[in-house]
Amino acid sequence: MIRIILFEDNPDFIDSFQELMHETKGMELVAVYSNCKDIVHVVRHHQPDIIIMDIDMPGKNGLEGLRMLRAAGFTNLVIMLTVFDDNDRVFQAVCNGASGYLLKLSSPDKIVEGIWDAINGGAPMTPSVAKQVLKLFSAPFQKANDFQTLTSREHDVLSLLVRGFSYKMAAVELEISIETLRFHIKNMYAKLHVNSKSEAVAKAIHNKLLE
Amino acid sequence: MIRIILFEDNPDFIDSFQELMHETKGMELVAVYSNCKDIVHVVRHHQPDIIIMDIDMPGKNGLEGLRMLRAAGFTNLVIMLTVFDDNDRVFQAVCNGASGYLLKLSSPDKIVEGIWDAINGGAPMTPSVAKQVLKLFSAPFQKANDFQTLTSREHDVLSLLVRGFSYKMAAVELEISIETLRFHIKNMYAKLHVNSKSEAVAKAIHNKLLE
DNA sequence: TTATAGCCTACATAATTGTGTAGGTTTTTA
DNA sequence: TAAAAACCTACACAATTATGTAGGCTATAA
Repeated sequence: MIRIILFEDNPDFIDSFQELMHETKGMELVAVYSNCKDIVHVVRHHQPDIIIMDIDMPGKNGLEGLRMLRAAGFTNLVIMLTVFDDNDRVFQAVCNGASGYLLKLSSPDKIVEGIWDAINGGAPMTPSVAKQVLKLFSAPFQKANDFQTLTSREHDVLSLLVRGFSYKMAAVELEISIETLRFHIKNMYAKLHVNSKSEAVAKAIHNKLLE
Repeated sequence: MIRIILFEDNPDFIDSFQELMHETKGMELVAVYSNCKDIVHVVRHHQPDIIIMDIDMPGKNGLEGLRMLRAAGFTNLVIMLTVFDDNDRVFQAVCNGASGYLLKLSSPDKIVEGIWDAINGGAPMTPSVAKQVLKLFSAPFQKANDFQTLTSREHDVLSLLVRGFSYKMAAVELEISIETLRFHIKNMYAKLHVNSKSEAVAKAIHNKLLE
């Protein structure tokens, strides 16, 4: 039995969602709140399996509620609801730890399907949001031309700088002299068109993300 | 008419995919290649709307082909195919600019649906990959506690450092003395638990992503 | 009123980074 | 064989960053 909390201020949607939950086997709507100002206490109390959260609510909007919940360390599944396929807002929700999102105007089937999707380890999204997430996610890798010109050693050096190594530490790590390290660094900066370690590090991270 | 190129070495899949394309209105399979070593020339020649690419192929695997294509500046839609729901591999494909991916064992309906999905601006993925993408994507935002302790001014300073400003430049920009700037920097480094500009910059980028 | 927090500024000095110059070795390619 | 690429090392010195210490002002909360 999937325990669900709904945060939503629109009475029509609340009604229809309650009906839907009545008709859906395996799901139980344990509580409905019209705002999320006490979300942390609510979730601690009800221990839901999944939270359905309207993005637009008076007072604290769904995004803020989501942030509060995550900041408090709760990892419950949270599906965001919105009327519009507003990529920016939804995207921000995703960035703040949403488990997925659904359009309010989706058919009841789609809504139930989205919930099961999330429960089963998925991340329900509309195609356009999925694409935006992927596009942003992969974009840094597509500016990697400067990095492709780095020699193996230059790449080694940069990797250590990104990890916070000082020159001295990096030279010890690579078993080369600090003079050699500076030699590589100078060449690398020229290739990357930067003038300082922090610029090189910034550029590297933007382009590698997972370093 | 959607023009499709297939890169795939498995004869069975090629056959079934060709049949599927025969039966599907609006889609035309213009070419099939069993490896992607000449992908750049192939795509330049055929100008496909979408490429279906097997991840595992002898010689250059699909990932490498995808990288070559993106490195050459082509932005065609690319859906990756795999037998297994191998998150790491698919995830890497997504990071390198794939438009989505499909399981080879998907039903013909799902495959066609995935292609339409991508053509219509979506990013077909299985639920588990979607969740991994979202999880990794949102993770940095969940380690933002150190940044929440920064004062407004410290935040200003950090933003400029991230953008490559030197101390002198940042002081001019904020209209403060370099002494003041160093004061803020010292406090900020203590809060962020870093010891150098590049470490602060690295930490900031990992935690803000979109700066 | 006092304490706290945040911002501003300066000085002194040490440490680190950045740049130019020079020389050498090994491997690969034309 | 000569040239190019990559890696190694050193010196000299300039520029920037990092750290400790000190003093002051304003706004806010207790």
